[in-house]
Amino acid sequence: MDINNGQSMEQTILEVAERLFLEKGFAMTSTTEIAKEVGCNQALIHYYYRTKDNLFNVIFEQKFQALFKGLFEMKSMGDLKFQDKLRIIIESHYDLLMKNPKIPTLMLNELTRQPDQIRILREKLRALPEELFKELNVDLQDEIKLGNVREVSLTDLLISVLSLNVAIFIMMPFVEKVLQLSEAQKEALIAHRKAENVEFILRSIRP
Amino acid sequence: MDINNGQSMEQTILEVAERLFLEKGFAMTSTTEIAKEVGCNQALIHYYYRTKDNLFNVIFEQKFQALFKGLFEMKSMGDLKFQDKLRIIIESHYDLLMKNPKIPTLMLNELTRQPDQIRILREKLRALPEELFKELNVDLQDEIKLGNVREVSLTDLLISVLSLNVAIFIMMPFVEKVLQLSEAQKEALIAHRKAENVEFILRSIRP
Amino acid sequence: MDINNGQSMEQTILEVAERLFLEKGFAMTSTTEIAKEVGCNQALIHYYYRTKDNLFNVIFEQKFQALFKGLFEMKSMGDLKFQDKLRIIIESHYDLLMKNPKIPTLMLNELTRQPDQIRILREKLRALPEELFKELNVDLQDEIKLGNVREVSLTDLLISVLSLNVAIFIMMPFVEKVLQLSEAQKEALIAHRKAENVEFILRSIRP
Amino acid sequence: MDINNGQSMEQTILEVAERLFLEKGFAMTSTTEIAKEVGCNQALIHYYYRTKDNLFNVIFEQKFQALFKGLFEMKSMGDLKFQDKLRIIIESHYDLLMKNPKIPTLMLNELTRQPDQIRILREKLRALPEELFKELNVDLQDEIKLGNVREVSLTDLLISVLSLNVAIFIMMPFVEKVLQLSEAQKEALIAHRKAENVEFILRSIRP
DNA sequence: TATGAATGAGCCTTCATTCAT
DNA sequence: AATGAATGAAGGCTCATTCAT
Repeated sequence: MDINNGQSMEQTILEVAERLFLEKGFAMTSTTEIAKEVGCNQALIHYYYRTKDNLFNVIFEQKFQALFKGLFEMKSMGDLKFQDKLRIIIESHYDLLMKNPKIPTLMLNELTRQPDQIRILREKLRALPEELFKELNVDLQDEIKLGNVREVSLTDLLISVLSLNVAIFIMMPFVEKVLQLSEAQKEALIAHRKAENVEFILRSIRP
Repeated sequence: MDINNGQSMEQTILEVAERLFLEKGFAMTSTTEIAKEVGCNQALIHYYYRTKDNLFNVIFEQKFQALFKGLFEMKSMGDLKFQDKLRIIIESHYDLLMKNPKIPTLMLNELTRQPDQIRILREKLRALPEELFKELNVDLQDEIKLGNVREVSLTDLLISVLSLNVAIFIMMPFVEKVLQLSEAQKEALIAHRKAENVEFILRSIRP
Repeated sequence: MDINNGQSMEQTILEVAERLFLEKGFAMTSTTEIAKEVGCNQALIHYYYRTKDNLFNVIFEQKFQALFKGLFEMKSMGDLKFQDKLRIIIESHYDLLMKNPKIPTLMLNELTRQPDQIRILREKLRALPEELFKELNVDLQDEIKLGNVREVSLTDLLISVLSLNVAIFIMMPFVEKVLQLSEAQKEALIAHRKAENVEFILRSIRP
Repeated sequence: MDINNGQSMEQTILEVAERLFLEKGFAMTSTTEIAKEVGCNQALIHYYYRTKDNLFNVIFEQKFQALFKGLFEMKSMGDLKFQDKLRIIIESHYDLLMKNPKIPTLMLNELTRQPDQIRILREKLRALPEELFKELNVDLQDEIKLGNVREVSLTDLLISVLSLNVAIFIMMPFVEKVLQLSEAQKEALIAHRKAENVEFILRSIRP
């Protein structure tokens, strides 16, 4: 009975489903399988979450929140130099992904599956801290004028950051297998790329 | 007969299946649906391709070939400067992706689905032109020694190239919808990022 | 509800399946057909028995048990004469087959179908009461030495018993139709052959 | 091209089909499989034999002929003693089965499948040499009157012969595996049972 | 809260068969 | 004589879902 350490079935289902959805994708994960791993009846999943779709959405929502929370919460970083702010952003973003390495893949898979989710994504992105962007943009333009940074748009800069950071985690499952990396090697690579990405971006914006 | 523009059913199936697999993923695409769009009996799909899995693999293989063909064919670029060689590689790779924009997503989705495919991937990658890499590496080390390029490994450099190039195409379906881009805007963005990626990379390796 | 006389669906499926497998063989009986006769959804069959193969195996196992139970339970028959023991064995075996007349055919059909089942058969046969055989053999050798029984191996003797007894039931479905026997005639024939087989065997072992 | 040693496809199909039907039964053998082993197109089977059912019937008919030919051809054996005639019949029948060991199983399986075949069986049996039976019966009655043979009907006697002879071949595929006999051992057993059956029968009819 | 029973829909696959060539 | 293409039907099986308890 205490298999779940006193956790409610409702919660256990959520956790098991999350793991399975991440491991195998939505379509390849059956409620039967979830139930089996949870150790409950198949019907219970529907009792709590009504449909498989809804169960997924609940999880997706949660993960989504977790992913963007860090970004949403970024506040002004005051008097720091633009380059230092950028460094912090890159590293924060990367750290966020390190804590949730499978989310990018999950999002890719499931936005493909449920194009409607994109609407939600759009709304979420609107909630990103606009002020931060403005502040950053001002800083960027200043640095450009001062000749400390090359001519580049903030958008392009952030796309590059996103690309470099996210791509690592999306590709990792395959890189890991193709190169047959040990767990330690894999973690070393991930850690190394964090520094590398920062280095890369900062150097790339020099005039 | 002319439904397929004179094409053979065998080929039409391939094309319809490719489109549907890309749009909806493997698991969410049924052979029934493929048959309906092709305008043939569902059994015909199995007549030509035996199993749904095999049908996918045929497509995967084709796309895979297309994707890597360009890279495999890259030959020594003679006396060009390292930076120029690098530029050519980035642009060639990007052009390749422009011609096959959905392949990265396809590969991600389906390597997740069939982890065994990774073995094939590994073998394919072994066939990459090793000499080119050696040549590039020699050039890179030379430039580093000459102080024209910062200390960086070829591997890290190529990971960055791959990340920047591929990430655009992976994210584009969503960016497109989230930002509600017109087709023209989308193409402009893609074209712009090509130049931007080259710029980023080349600047990032300066000492 | 009373379609099944209050029986559970699970049990009804078993009975209908058994009848159909016997009448038409495994391959020619579809789960759809079973479901139709049971009066339930086809999926229910898989709900209870997972696969058609497994459903058959459950039935096979049951019948197998029924068939061999009698033989397994045969204990030493103490001080009876060898001939009397033999008579009891022949009759017991025959009675067993009379109660389960279709089992031999079932076993033949399906051992052909699933050669792996033979492994199970072998293990089951190992569980036959070895002591009884030893006792019978001792008795047989004694009788042979005494000149009351001709030189014959217990194995050959039992093969003959098995052949005579089983063959009747295997052939009966056809004999019945070829000779167009009434039910009464058929039963008379079966009863008659019981006596005949005993007679036949006992006479055949005289010196 | 000479794969079939110049045999016509028509004939080759027949032979392959026969083997497969015998090995795996009608339902478990597909025309696709036959075609593959023959090395021809699937349609060719239908070109020559119209339907799978018909193909089977052609083979069944042939085998049936082969099986009963020996019996049909048995002629009066003149002045031989009844016991000697009986011995000859038992041995001939057994020899016939040795040449076509799988036919009994085939017939059992397929009479179950196609109960209509039984009609044909009945007609065939009518063609059995009635005179021979009459002659045998006369001889038997004479021997009984003379006290050389116990009171027994010719029918019962022949059923016992049929049972003993046929049962061996029906059971052999399983006996072979259960006892894990080598090919040599198997043949030895078959040869041994021939003598044993004769012995059994002849002894069993003594008064 | 939790479950066993039951179902309808759909999926992949196989098969025997037909037909034009 | 022989074949490739194409099909309708059926089969086994899985799945998400519902419902009475």
